[in-house]
Amino acid sequence: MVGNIPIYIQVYTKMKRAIEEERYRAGEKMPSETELEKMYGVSRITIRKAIDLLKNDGYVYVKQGLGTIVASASMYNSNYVTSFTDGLRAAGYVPSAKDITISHALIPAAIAHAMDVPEDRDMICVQRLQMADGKPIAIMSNYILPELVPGLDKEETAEFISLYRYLEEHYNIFINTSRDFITARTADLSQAHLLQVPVGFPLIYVIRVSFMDGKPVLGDMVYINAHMYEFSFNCVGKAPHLITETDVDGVGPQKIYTNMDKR
Amino acid sequence: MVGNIPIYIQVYTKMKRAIEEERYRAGEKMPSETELEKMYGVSRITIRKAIDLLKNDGYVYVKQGLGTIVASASMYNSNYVTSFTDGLRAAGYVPSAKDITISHALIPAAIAHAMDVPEDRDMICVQRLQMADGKPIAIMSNYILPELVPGLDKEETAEFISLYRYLEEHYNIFINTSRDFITARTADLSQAHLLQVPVGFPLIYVIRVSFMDGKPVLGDMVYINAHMYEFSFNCVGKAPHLITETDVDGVGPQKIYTNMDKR
DNA sequence: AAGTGGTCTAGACCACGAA
DNA sequence: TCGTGGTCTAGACCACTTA
Repeated sequence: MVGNIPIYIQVYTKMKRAIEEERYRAGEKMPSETELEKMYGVSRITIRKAIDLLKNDGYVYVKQGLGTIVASASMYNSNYVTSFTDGLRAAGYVPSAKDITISHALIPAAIAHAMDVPEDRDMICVQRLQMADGKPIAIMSNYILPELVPGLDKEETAEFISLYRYLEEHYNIFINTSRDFITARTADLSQAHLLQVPVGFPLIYVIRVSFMDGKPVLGDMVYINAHMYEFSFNCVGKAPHLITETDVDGVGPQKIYTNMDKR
Repeated sequence: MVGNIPIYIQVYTKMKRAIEEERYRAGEKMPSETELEKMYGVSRITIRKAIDLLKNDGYVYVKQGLGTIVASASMYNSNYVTSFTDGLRAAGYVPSAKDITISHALIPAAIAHAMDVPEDRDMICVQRLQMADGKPIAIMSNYILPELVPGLDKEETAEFISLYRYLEEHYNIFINTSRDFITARTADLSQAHLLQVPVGFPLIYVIRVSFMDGKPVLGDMVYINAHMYEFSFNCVGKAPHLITETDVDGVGPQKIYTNMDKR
């Protein structure tokens, strides 16, 4: 093992690699946790953390009393934070940006609400036309709190393709949580023109709020050509909300928060 | 503590309750893990599992060297598996179903692909018009492997509102993982008629595959009135994909799977 | 320097599934 | 009954943040 990197990450990486190379095949059982302990020379809790990561990636599923079973490749997925640019790249597109503009603007109500910011708040607005393989795919508007990015409105605009990466490198802003609100719209005249589709064409409409350390720092409004793109999300496990008043002293019925919202 | 339920769930429930009742306020630090150990009389690893669950729910965020901080209420969310019906209910709608039909049908290509099933596979198809507060909100088609639900095609159809619950109670099928593919479409003539919207109206188009123990058992195709609904999803943390060939012996560059897909 | 969360160990007992 | 994963403990050292 290497000194620097946590052991469970190293074990996770090796096990993942083993699955990708089909040294363990889909549907087969992995070695038991006790065996894996011996194979890697680490304690069981470390093995379990590695398996947890594999579970999150959809590589394996686990059944008590039976074992850890390798999932089929079609189940590989994860819900980690990614930028749209990285998402495009991972989906097989070559991303680029066109017509980047930076300006001050009032925040749209939909974003203000999602970011928990007053509606008349002045924001830095970065707009661009996102290209994929040279074709327009999305109209993106990012709204940033001005105090976090001093001098950004005076920057050369041509140089950044990924806003996330730019914020990390120039302003030490590291997004570690995000929330997407996804629904559908149809293209109006200006959107249709920019995206080179007919008016009325279906678009995915996304409001995304990005957080650093629990505080909202970035709000995005994105219109995506629905024929070039789709989102995929995994849901794993049932919510542990089963405890009622009679089970645990002083704990009553729980509010349930889900991944669907009334509008 | 109660015997039956795992201690970390009990601790999690109590801490969650404390946050909801604002005994810990947004932005404030929670007691340190050592303090929580003493408060609840359990070991640190148990406290950490409880905090992990709170993190997944968006109730807290954690910074090494600083502490565990309570998030604002707007961040509460989770990506647990829920049925559409439960989702509607949690969003504040009163759900009901109309025009339920059960039939044998060939599986649509989009679902066959997502479920990893041959395209000419015979399936049980359950279709219904999903209502919310008495208004049509979605057209739902569920495709189930016939061998898993013997006799379903002969069932009384009026009785089930939530298919998930029906499968649990009658066929011992417990969905524990699902994956949604979300994009946008516009209403055609028949969809418009059913949903009582104009032709060309924006619809959220969802393909959902539901898994039990790693095996796909249910494929859904859903068209949702986009003006009545939106999906929300959380992404937490960066992917631990940073290990390259030079770091860990025998481990090369990693494929990256993300939550976005080329179409 | 002090306090926090992050990682890790060795060992224990329990709950579940299959033979 | 046996092997599996699920839960839990007590204790240790490290890495990071703040003062």
